Amino acid sequence: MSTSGPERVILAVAVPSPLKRVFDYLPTRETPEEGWVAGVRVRVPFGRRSVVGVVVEIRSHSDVPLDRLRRIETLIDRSPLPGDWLWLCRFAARYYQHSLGETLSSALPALLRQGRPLQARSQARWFVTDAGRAPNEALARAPRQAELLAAIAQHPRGLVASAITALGFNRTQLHALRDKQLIDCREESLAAPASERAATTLAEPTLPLNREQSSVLAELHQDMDRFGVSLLHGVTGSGKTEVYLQLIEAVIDRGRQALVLVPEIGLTPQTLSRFRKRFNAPVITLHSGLNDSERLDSWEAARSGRAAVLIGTRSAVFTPLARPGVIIVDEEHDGSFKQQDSLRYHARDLAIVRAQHHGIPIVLGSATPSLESLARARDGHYRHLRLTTRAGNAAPAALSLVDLRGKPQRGGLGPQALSAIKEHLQAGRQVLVFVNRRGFAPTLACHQCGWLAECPQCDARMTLHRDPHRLICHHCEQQRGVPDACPKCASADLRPQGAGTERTEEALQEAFSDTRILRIDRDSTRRRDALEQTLTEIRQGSSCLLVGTQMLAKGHHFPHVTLVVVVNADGGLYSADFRALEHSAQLLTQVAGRAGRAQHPGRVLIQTLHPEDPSLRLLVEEGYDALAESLLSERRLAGLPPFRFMALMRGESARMEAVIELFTQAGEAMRTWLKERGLAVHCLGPVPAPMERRQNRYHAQLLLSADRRGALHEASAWLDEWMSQQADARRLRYSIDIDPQEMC
DNA sequence: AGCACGCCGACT
DNA sequence: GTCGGCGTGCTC
Repeated sequence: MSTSGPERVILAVAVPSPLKRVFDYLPTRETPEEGWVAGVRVRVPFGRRSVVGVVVEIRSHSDVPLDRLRRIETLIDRSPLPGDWLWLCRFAARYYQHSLGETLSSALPALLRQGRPLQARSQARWFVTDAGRAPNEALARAPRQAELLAAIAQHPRGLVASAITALGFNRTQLHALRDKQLIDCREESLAAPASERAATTLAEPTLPLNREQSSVLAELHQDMDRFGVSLLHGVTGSGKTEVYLQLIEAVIDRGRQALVLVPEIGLTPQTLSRFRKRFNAPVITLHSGLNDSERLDSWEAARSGRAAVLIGTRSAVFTPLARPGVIIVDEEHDGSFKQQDSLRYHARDLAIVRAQHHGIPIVLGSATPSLESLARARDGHYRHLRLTTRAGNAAPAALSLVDLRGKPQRGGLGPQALSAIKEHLQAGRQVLVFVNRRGFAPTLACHQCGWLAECPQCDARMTLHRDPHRLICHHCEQQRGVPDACPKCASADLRPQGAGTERTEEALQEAFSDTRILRIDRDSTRRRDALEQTLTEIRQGSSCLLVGTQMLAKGHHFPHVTLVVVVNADGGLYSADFRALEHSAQLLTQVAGRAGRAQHPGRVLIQTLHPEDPSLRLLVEEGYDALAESLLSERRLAGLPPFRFMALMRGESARMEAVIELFTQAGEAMRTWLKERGLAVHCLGPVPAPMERRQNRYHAQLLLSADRRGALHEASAWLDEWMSQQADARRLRYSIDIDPQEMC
């Protein structure tokens, strides 16, 4: 088959394209045919454009005829991109059935993706020349230049540009002196000189640990040099962060780096400053607020080893590390670790394979671990470490269910909740009211004919908002004005149905007119720093009412809150998604954890229309761990994750029949193949998605499940390949999600 | 995905 | 007469 000569150098290049294969190229004219290594970036012609790809293999022949091969345009890197990074991208592309080229490209900082050369960052250091040291009159009419020259002369090692600007001089003066040859500059690499390493790791003393924390830390210290997963299962307020900090201290002392992954909402200035204050070593963050060059800096700091600690959200799992020592995934159950589009990876799961690759420990921390992690801890794959005591021996908050059936409501709050709020406010405390939806009311209804405000593009109700006064669909962002009369029967009796944060806020303001009420949701915190300002006000501790969505529940500490009211706990009870109850229990537990962290014991009131629901009762009476046990048994019986593995193919099109037809064929082909192959994989569907129509597009899905990962992968890879060969598949959007988190 | 080619409808 | 709709094919 091969038409190319045996001695020729062929470079297999992964290009940023959804095509799941690599493309062969010839070397550039300038580069010798020897000395190519995998992992270097190249610019190559691809179709009618030029793209940046990565050489992934050096071959001596190609299956493509030699005369059809094109030449690499330019070799960008002298040395290959980091090996650990390359390894992880290859693993992720294979595991999540994604194009390698796209995976590599998306895991690279934007500037590198665009082909910017990677060089060790350097800065110019200015020093005085011999001519500059000699007395001269050239500067008699340039006093500022003379001053600058004198300033530089005072520093025998020279001055860096930033220091010169800080002294109040500018570039023009600097360049004028250089043109007169009185000063000159040297480029100095910014890679941390060893001498700069601090004598002690700690900038701030460690906090004393309680007995549990000490024994957990001691266990973690035992296995610092080999791979192992520890589930740090600690109730809210039990001091997980202090354990992380002291573990990281040990890692830094050994000259290694720590990678800390946190949920999207958890990367707060407080978390960060707690890490920064503790260590005398560079702590670097990777978050959405960074611009492209800051991102490149962080990446380079991690790669070179200049950074000791890296804290970041999901995508930080792809940061290369020069000397990895430990990986920590905080709030490991959090949904934001799973990417929901393109490369649908789970950062926690990738972090685990990465730790295994490096042979280093990984710690998964949570007060409410995912059922996946709990199952692995129970079967002995993970070490299960528990922290059961709250700091300062604070009593755990007392949870109780409040039956809302037949009770009058104001803004979603029943009489019992209102009187409890009053009581706590009168005692000068803070109260947190948790509402699971933003906006004024989940919908608008006609009390004459039963009409509901529905989104014209989705199978969903439109949410009524007060400011601006509009109906907004939370699934497609579509907006419309609020009608004065029912569009169906012209009745003027239109009433908001149910309560969102805005309505609860309004009702509470009426009921407690003298009380300061702070609302925290996506709408109220849209302005930059708005959230920080509000949180600062809350921390001052004066009596107030906080109304908010899950934004309030995650990661923030409110020591002065003594009462938490959950307006409606029923969201997760009867959902189509088998994980809804798990997520809802995690959220309720997190919300409850906000109460009573200081000296005052907390109370949590959970309003419900299903006070007899066994799951809800188990959660309230025995806590998250007991409910998790029960959910695990159910999952085992039902053959659901974590006892079986899933892959979900989602499809969408402007016409429902288009998706269903193609997916029906796919399902049939899949089942036939599975039978022939003798693979123990179930193929279910196609079925319309729980919300069929979104933005006027129809969604359906095909589900694969297996008790072995290998079988699931073989099947989903085959399905993906089959789909790519269907001409009809081009007319709809589809994707395969390995280990899907949301079933919609 | 992106990009071009190619073939049929409504406009300056 | 052309601008542009999206079906189809290709990317070493």
